[in-house]
Amino acid sequence: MPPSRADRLAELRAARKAGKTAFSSYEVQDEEQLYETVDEDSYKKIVRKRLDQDDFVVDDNGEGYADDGREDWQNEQRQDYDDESDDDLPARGKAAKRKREEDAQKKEKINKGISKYFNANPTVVAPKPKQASTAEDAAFMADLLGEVNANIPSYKPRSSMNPVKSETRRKTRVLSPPVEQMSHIPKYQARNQSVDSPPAPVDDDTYFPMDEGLFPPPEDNDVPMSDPLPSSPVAKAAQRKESNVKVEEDEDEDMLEVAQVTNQSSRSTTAINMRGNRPIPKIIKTDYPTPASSSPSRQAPEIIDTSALTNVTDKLNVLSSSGVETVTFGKLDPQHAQEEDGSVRFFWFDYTEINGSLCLFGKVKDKSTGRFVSAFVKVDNIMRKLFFLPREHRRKQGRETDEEVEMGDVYQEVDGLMSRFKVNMHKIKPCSRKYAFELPDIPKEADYLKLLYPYDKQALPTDLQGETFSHVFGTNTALFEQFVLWKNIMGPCWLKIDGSSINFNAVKNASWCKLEMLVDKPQGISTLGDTDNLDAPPLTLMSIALRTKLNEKDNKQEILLASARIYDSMSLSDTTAPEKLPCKTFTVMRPNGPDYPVGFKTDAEKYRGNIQMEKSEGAVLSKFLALLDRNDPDVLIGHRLDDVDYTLLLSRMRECRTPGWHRIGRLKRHEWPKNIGKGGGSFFVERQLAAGRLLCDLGNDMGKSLMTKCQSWSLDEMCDLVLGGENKRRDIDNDVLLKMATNRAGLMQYIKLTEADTFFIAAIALKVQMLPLTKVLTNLAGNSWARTLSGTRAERNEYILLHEFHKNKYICPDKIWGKGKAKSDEDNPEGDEGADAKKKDKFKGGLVFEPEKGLYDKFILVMDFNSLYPSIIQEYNICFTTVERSETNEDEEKVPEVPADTNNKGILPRH
DNA sequence: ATGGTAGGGGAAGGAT
DNA sequence: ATCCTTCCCCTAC
Repeated sequence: MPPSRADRLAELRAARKAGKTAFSSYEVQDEEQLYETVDEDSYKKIVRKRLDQDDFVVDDNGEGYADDGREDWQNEQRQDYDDESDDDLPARGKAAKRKREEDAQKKEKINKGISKYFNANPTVVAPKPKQASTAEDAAFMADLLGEVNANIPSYKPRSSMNPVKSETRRKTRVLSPPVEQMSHIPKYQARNQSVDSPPAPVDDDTYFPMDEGLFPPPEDNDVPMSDPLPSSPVAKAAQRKESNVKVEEDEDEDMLEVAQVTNQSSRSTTAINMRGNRPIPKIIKTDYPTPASSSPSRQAPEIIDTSALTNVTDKLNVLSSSGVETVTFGKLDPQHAQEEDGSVRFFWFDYTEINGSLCLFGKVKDKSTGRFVSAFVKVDNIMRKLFFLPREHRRKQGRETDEEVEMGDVYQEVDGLMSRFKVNMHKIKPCSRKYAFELPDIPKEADYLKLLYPYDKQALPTDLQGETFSHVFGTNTALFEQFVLWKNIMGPCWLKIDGSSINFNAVKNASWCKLEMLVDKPQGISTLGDTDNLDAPPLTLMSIALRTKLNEKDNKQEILLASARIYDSMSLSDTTAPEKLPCKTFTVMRPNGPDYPVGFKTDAEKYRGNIQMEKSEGAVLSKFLALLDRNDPDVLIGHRLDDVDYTLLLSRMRECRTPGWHRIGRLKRHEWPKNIGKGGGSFFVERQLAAGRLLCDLGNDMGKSLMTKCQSWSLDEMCDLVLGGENKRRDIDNDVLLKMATNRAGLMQYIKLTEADTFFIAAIALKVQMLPLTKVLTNLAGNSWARTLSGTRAERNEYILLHEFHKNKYICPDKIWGKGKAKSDEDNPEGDEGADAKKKDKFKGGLVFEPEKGLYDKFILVMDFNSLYPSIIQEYNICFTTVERSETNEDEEKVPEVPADTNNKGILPRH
């Protein structure tokens, strides 16, 4: 029998008395076969096996947590491990004393803090008597774990309740080695099974049988993607969208996995299945570059040989500009876009809002050529939707009267309100809605008066109250949000517009699109069902790279040269290797100085690329816009587009008063927005100007999240890690380059380097499948593609929930933004910590235990939980709709009970 | 304009 | 000079 803990502590004390430290007498015990030595392949198999058998939560086979280890913990008393803790701390000095006090405080805080989360009756809990000894910790820990166990609902077979969970599909995790065999390993067996706990599952049903045939055999390094996690919101959304949809949760890592790239540039990237089916990526061990190759050389030599850096473009499939002309000039004859019944099928992928009208940008099919061209739809008369909550009794001059309020009374008041706001056209009707959010005094379900009035009329104040109604919802709901909720539009998709609703003549030259339509009856717009089986149309992509020169006088960067590479009509599911794709390029430039180097003009004319030699920055910009307009790209791709190149383009065009600057987007504009170019704060305005063309930035948050292996996210690094092979890029100091570009050959190299960049940028975007991935994410969340591309996850979550609650006839909380948010923070200053602190810490987060110092020579158990919060939400049916929080609103300290009703699943746990 | 909280560590600057 | 608080930045989860 091994020595008990007490024995060992006694040993320790003795040793210390003898003036020895524990360390001096410490002997490392040889463990037999503590680690099994395996080679990499065997290890992969082992991991693969483990993952397949792991079924925590997401894979729980509908039976709850099969392996939560509870039996093991329950009866294990923790030893009084640290009754000499004072000895371990610095014994002398103020600092030590203070430290001890702090620790004690911390411990008390922890005890007090955590107990309420697990005690059945939180209000009754008195702070535990303060004891110096940390013995309490041990008891507490045991207690805590015991309570956790007590909170676990007793076992019920749930397979009938939740068909998704019980589906016996193989669940694997991505980025793990392929399964080559499934062997049967008995599950962890409970030592001390309690009566009401489920039997530890040991039979075959516990495991997910291999679904041979669903996935190809694991040769060829193919690793099947995991099925959608049943606990994930997107999984549910995917189900709703299409029965066979399988899409990963929108975690950044998962996106990486879907987009898993290979290091072999010649290899096709696996397609994103645009219908949401689980793609099967090729996963190939990445050869990490050696430090020498991955770090850009800082000191560029005086004379540089850049030829190796531009070789890559020589092999590309560049179409000469005089080749097949795919560009359509002028507008499209509406007839060519119409179906036989006069309706138009329109694939929307971007929008903007103008004066209460929704402007959709997208594509239609030109039936005369079979090609897809840009289209613009202005939708008028979209209605605001407001909900008035009737009072029980009429209020007059702030005082309640005895007069009971009928719906008709509310109608009268709202109708009067509309007259006062000079809103002629409006609709009012009663309806029933549910509410599950934080405002007090809103019934869970109630009859409301619904008011519809157009968006071109002003919004009512958010805090509006009346004699007959106590609250109004939906006063400031955004136009786009209202529209997509109403039409159940989930991201970019095909829309059908009834012929009777379209006017082809009312909007002319409002946009740069080939077809323009006005829809004044939005009722005529509907989503095309999946039965039509229409794939997204191909999109035209254009990658951009700029070269600049510092104007030292004004300390401003000015554009010397702009290169673009166009991939015309690219199918999103096309996974042809980027270097094989046909593309077109152009480079617009001006001389760095008074004139071009001698002989350069001849070189430029002979060059196979399209070089446009201009005289000034203004001319460069004009030409650039003209060529952009001619190619009419749907997507602009760049590296650090958001914060560098796009911003620079805009500011230079503004400074140079470039005519037609608004062709950078697809909406025609008369003047520059007022608030642009003034440092920060113009982010939104700048994005607005691109409306109609998506901005795809490899260097923004979304781009970075697809390239998690990168550390610097420089273009050099991305080329190395994503493209690899021949695709070497080396950032060279601009001054050095400019020096090089003073003669004809050097200048040609300068151009080639920039053209190489346009290839690298496009190739990376294609390799990581930034567009297909962001489109799928957008389709799952129901937001806008441009917003997904800008990399904000919160908004996607928001839209998933908006769509879900809307469908279930819940009134969603009104969005408070900007000043309103700051103001509402000021309105309830709880502590005197100031608005800043208030904003930062809105609620208590996770409890973190102090680490226990010491040398651990035995095994250490590490438990890591997948998607802990979602799992808890799912397991305990936690939702706005299920957790009773009315009392909690008043007392911030109070923690609500876990809902008892497990049959009535909330919205959140279902998704 | 951009998910959250907890917590460590360093810089800065005021208090002792 | 030293201590202490505050703020900021970064990371873990």
